[in-house]
This record gives sequence, C-alpha cells and structure tokens, in this order.
Amino acid sequence: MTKKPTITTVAERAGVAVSTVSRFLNGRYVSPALRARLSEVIGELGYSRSWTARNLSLGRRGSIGVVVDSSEDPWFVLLLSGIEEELATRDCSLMLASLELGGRYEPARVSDWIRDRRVDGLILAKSQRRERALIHLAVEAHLPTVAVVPDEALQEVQVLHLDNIEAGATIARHLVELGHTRFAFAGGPDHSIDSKHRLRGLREGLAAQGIELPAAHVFSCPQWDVAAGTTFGRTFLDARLPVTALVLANDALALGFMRVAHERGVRVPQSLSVAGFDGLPAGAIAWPSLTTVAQPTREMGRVACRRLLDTIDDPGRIERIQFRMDLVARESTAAPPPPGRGKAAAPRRPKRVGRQA
Amino acid sequence: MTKKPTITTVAERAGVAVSTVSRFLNGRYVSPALRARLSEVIGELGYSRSWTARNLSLGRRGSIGVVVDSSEDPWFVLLLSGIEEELATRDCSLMLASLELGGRYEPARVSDWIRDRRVDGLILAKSQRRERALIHLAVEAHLPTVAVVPDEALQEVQVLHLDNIEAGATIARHLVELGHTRFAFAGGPDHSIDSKHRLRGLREGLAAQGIELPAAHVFSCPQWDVAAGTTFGRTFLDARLPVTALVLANDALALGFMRVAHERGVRVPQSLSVAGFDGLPAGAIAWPSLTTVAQPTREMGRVACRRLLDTIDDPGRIERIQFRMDLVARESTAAPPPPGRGKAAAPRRPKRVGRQA
DNA sequence: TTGTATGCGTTATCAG
DNA sequence: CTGATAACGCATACAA
Repeated sequence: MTKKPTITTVAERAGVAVSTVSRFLNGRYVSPALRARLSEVIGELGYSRSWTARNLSLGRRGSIGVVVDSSEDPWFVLLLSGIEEELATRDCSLMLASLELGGRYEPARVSDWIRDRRVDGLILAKSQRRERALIHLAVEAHLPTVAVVPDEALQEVQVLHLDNIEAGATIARHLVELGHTRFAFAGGPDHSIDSKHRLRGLREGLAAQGIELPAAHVFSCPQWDVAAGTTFGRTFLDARLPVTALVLANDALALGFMRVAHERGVRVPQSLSVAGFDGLPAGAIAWPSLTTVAQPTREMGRVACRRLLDTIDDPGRIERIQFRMDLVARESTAAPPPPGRGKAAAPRRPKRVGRQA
Repeated sequence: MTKKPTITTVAERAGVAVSTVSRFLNGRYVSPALRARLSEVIGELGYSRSWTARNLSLGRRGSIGVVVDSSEDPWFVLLLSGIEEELATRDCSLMLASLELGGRYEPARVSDWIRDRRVDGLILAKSQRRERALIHLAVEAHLPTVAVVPDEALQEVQVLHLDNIEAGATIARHLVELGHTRFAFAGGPDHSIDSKHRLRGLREGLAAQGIELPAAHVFSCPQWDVAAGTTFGRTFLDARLPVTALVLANDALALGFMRVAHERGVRVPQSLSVAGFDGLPAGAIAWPSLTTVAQPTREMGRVACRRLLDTIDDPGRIERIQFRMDLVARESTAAPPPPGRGKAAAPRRPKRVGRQA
C-alpha cells in the first residue's frame, strides 16, 4: 500500500508549489488552467486534506464540546439530535462528555477540554450550580459557551432559556378549561428555579380564574426522575387529597406517578387528571398518553449550535434567547369526575378513551 | 492577555531544550533536578500540551467515531453510555455521527471521516445492509472498526453480536413455564436476521416442550419502532387469534402493541401475555412493565470501545465476541387465562398485579 | 541524561 | 497569479 497523498504529493505531481494547491483548495485565485489540472490530479490521487494539520495551522480545533449530566437523559437525546442536525451542514465535529458516569461526578474531562482548548466552544445542557466552576473556567479561557436551560441565573455566557412561568399558566388554563377546580402540584428539587417558575405560573394562572392552590397541595421531589415520581406517588395517593388534577414539574415525574396510579387502581384521567412538562417522547407512548407542556427541544439544539458557531466566528455580545413551551393535550387530562365521589376509591370500569397519542 | 504558553515557552523559561520538556511530559528520562524545575515552571506558567499538535506529530487523531442510524434510539443511548464510561479512563475523545438526520440517509459525513482519517477508529452501532459501503471504505482504509450487533454477517471487521437464538429459547422457556401453549410472534422487517434468529429460538424452545408455533401465528413488522408495534397491534387484535402469549421481536414493538391493547381493553397479562427483547429502560416504566430478554447493552458499549482501542494500538486478528441475553420477568407475562374464554373480549376487572417493575 | 535537527500537513506572508 | 518559506506545537531519531 502506498502512502497517503499529502498536499506536497499533489503539488509535485502537478508541478506547482504547495501554496498554490493550498490556495486552490481554499477557493482563492488560481488560473483556470491550473484549476482544471489540479482537480484532475487530486482526483486521480484520491487526495483529501488532513483535518488535524489544517486545524493546527488555522489555530482551531474543528470541534465543539457538548456537556451534560448524563447522555441517557431523554431530553438531552432530543437536544443532541438538534445539535447534530445543525452541525451536519458545517465542517465541524461534535465531542461528547457526560459529567456523571457510573454515578460519580467527574468534571475533570471537561476541565481538560477547556484548559487544553481541545474544543472551539462548549454547549452546556441543563447546567446546575455545581457546574459553576466549569463555567468560570470557560469564561476565563474566553471559550465561547452557550448554556441550554441552566437551572440558575448565568450572566457571562450565552443562554437559551424557557418561559417556565408562561408554561405553568398554560397548563392552568388547559385544566381549568376542562372544569377542574381542585389542584395539586409536585415540584422538582427545592433549589430548582425552573420548578419554582412552573409552580408560580400555575398558581398565577389559577388565580386568574379565581382558583387557589393551597400550600398543603404543593409537594417537592428530591430528584427529577421517574423513580422520584413513583415515590412521590405513593405518599400522595396515601394522603387522599380531594383534588382532581395533579401537575408534576416534569414528564419523568409524571410518568413515575402514573405507574403508581395504575398499581393503586386510580384511573387517569377519569378520577384524576395528570400533566407534566417537557414533552418527552415517552409521554406519547405511555398509557394513558401524557398531557404536557412541551419544549421545542430539537429546535433549541439547533439554535444552541448555531449561536455557538456564530460566537466562535465573531465573539459578539452575550445574548439570552427565550423559547416558549406549548401545550400538548393528550389522554391523561380530561374533565373532572362528577363531585361527591372519592377519587382513589373510584371503581375501575372498562371504558375506552378515544383520543390518540 | 498574554499568549498561551507552548512547550517552547516552558523550555526557554527553564533554560533547557524543547525535546527535554517533551521527554519530561511523556514520562521519559530526566534528571530529578530538572524534573522538579520543569514541573515548577509548568505550574507557574499554567502550561498544557496542545492536543492538536500532539496528535499531528503522533500521526493520530485522538478520537474515535461512533456511528448510528439515529442517536435518538434508546438502545443506542445505553450503548453510548457504556462507550463513554470506557473512554473516560483513556485519553481519547468521542465523535458522534447519526446517519439518518431529519429523515434523510446521509452517510457522507462518515465517509469523510474515513477518507480524511479524521478518527482513529469506528464503532458502528446496529449496522445494516446499507452500511456495507461505509464498512468497505473503512476496511480499505485499514481503519480499525467494530460493529455492534450488525444485522448481517460481517467478516472483515470486529463484531459484537448476540445469541438471539438462545434469547428466543429463553422467552419460550419462561412462557411455557407459566403454562402457555398457544403462541404468536411478531418479527421485525423481513430481511432481519436478528428477527429470524429470535423466532427460530422461540420455535425451537417451544418445540422442545412439544409445542408448535403455527406459521399463521407468525407476523412481521416493516419497522422496529413503537409505531409499527401499534399498527401491528390493530390487525393482530382484529384477527382474534386463539393465543395466550405474544412475543414481539423487540421492546419497541411490544410497547407499541401494549398501547393498542390498552385502547382495545385487552388486559395484559390477564388475557394475553406480552414479551419483547432488548431490555429498554422504557419497558420498566410501562404499565404493565414489560417482560423482556435483555441485552447487556452498556457492557457491550464498554467492550466495543475497549476492543476498538486495543485494535488501534495493535491491529491484531479479527474477533467475534458474543453476548448472552437474560430474561427480565416483569408484569406483562403471567399464567394464561383459564381456557374457554375469548381473550380480546374478556371483560376488564379491577385486579391488582403484584409484581414490581 | 540532554541538546540538535527534522518531520507531521497545512495555511499565511511576502516576494517575484 | 504563483512560488518560496516561515510558522503552527509537539515528538523523536540521533548526536553529544
């Protein structure tokens, strides 16, 4: 096997200087005759530029880093998909790093990226307080960074965030429209601003209709995952609160809750309407399919990527981009049961729910 | 802001040659005195090696490529997680590429990787016939490649595959043990070898117990996804076959089927036991939770990565590594209903299923 | 043990 | 428009 051809090989074979070939490759001025000759030579040689050498010369890395707590997060999977779509059109690669692998938090990998400038920019998905150090590092290193829905206020990097308050109001409107008057809310971790905002939106939305959400009907879960929803579900259903609609701060919690509801024979939505936030694909598959206020997650991925690449090319001002969340009404919400019937004790009858996922 | 220090900066500051610094950095022979001096200088300079230049010099890329149809595939997400875990211990990055973005098949990105040798090796997840061209390219380019559960026979690259036949037999044993005698099977696409093998294992497993799986009870779905399972479910339930156990060729199909079962009021597992293959996390959340024969997906990711890195360091013989799949018995399978009752028409009674996800 | 010189494959600068 | 030549930052024979 002969060696891989380099720009020098091409130059020799064509009888010109490497710099000429380089200019040709980068679309600069070359005489039409040479242009033809070169593309011919390159063709028969099967030559292609060295990515590494090119980047070394250009002083860039040719790839961006995408950082997330866990790449198994279904929300992140959607975001990543959007990032990939945008990247597909550019000559830039994607490097992935999970902060939490095998249960341990290990930001070292990403610190290395930043310190060694192994990437041209960073996308931080759902960063939290513990990522402050990384962000600080990135800012100091003047590394273009965009944070996607960080659960805290960030000033020094590009930020994509959601109108969680409006989202809360949206679900309030939907449920009130269906006829509900007695609500409960299950939030995420106490320190979560997103959770607070969704609650606030819900509360304000209800208040606008003259409905109150009692403090005793507001709960919080220590995690954002399905298991936490399940745990919450047990204590919630044991409490037998007189509510007809339960809003959970995200879809994962809602999905976990619905499992318990099934176990306990609580019929959703006939006895209790359930709604979440985020718009995870799993919500469409669940039974009943989950009503949710969905993020334009994939679109956010695209925008995050575009914004990052723009910032890399031209480090301009820091921007904040806000996205709205939209109601996706599915099977888990319906009109409340006629008053006077205990919800958890309601007998389960075979009745078909017509709407589709 | 001062310029980023390079190995030259360090050398000058320490009053030695760059090669000495280089040797120090790579843990080769340097006098203890210098060793101390150098690490001191490096410390106060905040120096770190250039990843790009190092790789250029070493003639490698410093990253491996991971290729999949869609990074949204939940199975792949697990595999990726395993790959990341293994990679976390090495000084190597991960580049991701989805072949099918926005509905279009675009292998060009990966062809570029191979042609330009932008990666040191390739992991192909679930490759199919249409990936032949890519594999051919990789083999020609002598690019170390490992294919994870390709749905076809591959000779020229490292392969991780599953004992799908044994998996089929496993689910057969489980269901026969529960008392089932009348079965149906829904396969994936007709050309799929995996699907054929799972069917064959099921068939042989049943035959071993003197049970026959009639050809009329064997179906196939055009896709491997939830939607296909839903579509299949409608025609299957319309047919009202006298079976008590349905095995679907993967979890996605099974999940899709279960949705239809819910819609139609068919009680799983009381009227019909349902089982899948793969062991997706979604199966544990579903109601009822899905009995499945699970792949050690994350472990396969780790092994794939390790195998690839080994092959990169030392291009040895081509190996095939086989993994077994293990039964995860959950709520969707149970003893068959007492004979003499039509299944699809069975009334739905409130009865609790005890087992947990 | 340390230093010198050269190579890795490109791009950019500045003559011609 | 084209050609030499110097970076880019590091690794590695080979010489000292």
